[in-house]
Amino acid sequence: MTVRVDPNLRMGKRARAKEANRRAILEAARVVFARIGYEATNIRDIIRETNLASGTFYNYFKSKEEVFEAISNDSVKRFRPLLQKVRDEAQDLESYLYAAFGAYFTFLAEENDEAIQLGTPHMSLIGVRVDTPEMQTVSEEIAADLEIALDKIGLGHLDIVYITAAAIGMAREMGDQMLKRRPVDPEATTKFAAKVTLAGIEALAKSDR
Amino acid sequence: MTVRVDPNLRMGKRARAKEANRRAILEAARVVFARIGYEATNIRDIIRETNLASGTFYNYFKSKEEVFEAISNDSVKRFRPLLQKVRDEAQDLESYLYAAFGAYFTFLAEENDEAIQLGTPHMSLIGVRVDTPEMQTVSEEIAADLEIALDKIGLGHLDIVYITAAAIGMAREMGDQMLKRRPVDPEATTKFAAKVTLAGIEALAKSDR
DNA sequence: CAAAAAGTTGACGTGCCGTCATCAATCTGA
DNA sequence: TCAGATTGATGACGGCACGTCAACTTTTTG
Repeated sequence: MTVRVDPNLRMGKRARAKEANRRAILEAARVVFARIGYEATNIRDIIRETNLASGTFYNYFKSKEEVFEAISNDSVKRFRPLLQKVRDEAQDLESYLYAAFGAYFTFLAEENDEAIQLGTPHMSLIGVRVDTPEMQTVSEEIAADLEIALDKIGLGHLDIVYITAAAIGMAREMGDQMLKRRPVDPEATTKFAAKVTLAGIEALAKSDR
Repeated sequence: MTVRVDPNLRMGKRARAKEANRRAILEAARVVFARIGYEATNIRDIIRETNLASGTFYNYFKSKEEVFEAISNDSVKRFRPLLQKVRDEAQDLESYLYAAFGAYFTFLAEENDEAIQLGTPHMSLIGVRVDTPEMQTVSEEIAADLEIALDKIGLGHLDIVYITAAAIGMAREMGDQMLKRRPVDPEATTKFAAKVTLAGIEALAKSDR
């Protein structure tokens, strides 16, 4: 008789427990941050929400900040493949902008879906915004994408860094607003942001010529 | 003989001491945040930087977060009159956008001037971003201004909240980038942001018609 | 000038911090 | 299969920052 092995059993018991603990801490942190706010939360609050001992926390994270970063990075990690797909499939600047904003706003809506249903404050509105290196990387990827797309149409001389900053700033701030609306409508938000960005780039191109 | 009274002497000794203490705490906080970072700073660090006793801190602020808010609000308080002037003098949407972005980027550059000279990290890059009620108010003022300006040219039906969010998002993110560049060039940044926003609004108007 | 009010001070009890010696569970390899 | 080695969880502990408060000093009031 052949035995099918659950991939999770591939790892030893030890490794699985480690992953489970890490996950438990992150999940507990999510819950507590939402319940009493990030600033008010201390490490004991987080660990009390799990059934681990206080010392165990430090086997996984150095601080509350590091937990927050890990949560953010998890999001970024899930988002990057979506952006990769956008990059691979986009034909030109316009389609890239629509697809990229679309990916972001849709992702944001989905990430916050549960919180939206419950009416609890969502992560992005918890009141803290950290810029992790992971996020920096995504910025740079977008800048590189834009550079390629702009080069193709002879606009490589535009200020890519500022254009990227403008697009990301729009996405962030509009994303927050989007989450406050009912129903949450990523498509409309996408059209709006993409139109503005595209028109902005065209205007820059015209005045720079 | 008439006696000219220094306005600062108008208040009793007590009231002057209070203001001085408050200021001392805020200034100390600025220094310490810049030196060791916001997260790492604790209340004792701040008051050790003054020559007040630990208990005195609590006569002025409840927490480190409240100090940070007060610092932010001080900035906002200084910025609002500038925006008021912009509002009073702007003739139309275009002049409003140029003046408003100009006011913001210039203000940001000046606020961070000292830090830029010293090469120390500036407040806005300390890594935390809080949205205080004061800032919310400024958002709403800008939204109201835009609504008036857009109404005048028959574009009152556009999504003012999203336009405001887009403009503010651009300003924030581009502002951060601006501060990283040498020389810091608020004028160029202003032109860039105003052009993009204006073209964006025109594009929205066209597609919505 | 004396009584009242305001405000500062730093010592104190409390609770969170991060560490670490101990122990239990898992893994290794013979 | 088992014994020794390794990994990692545990929670008690010393240290430190927290926020409070009774005592004290300075200013204001009448």
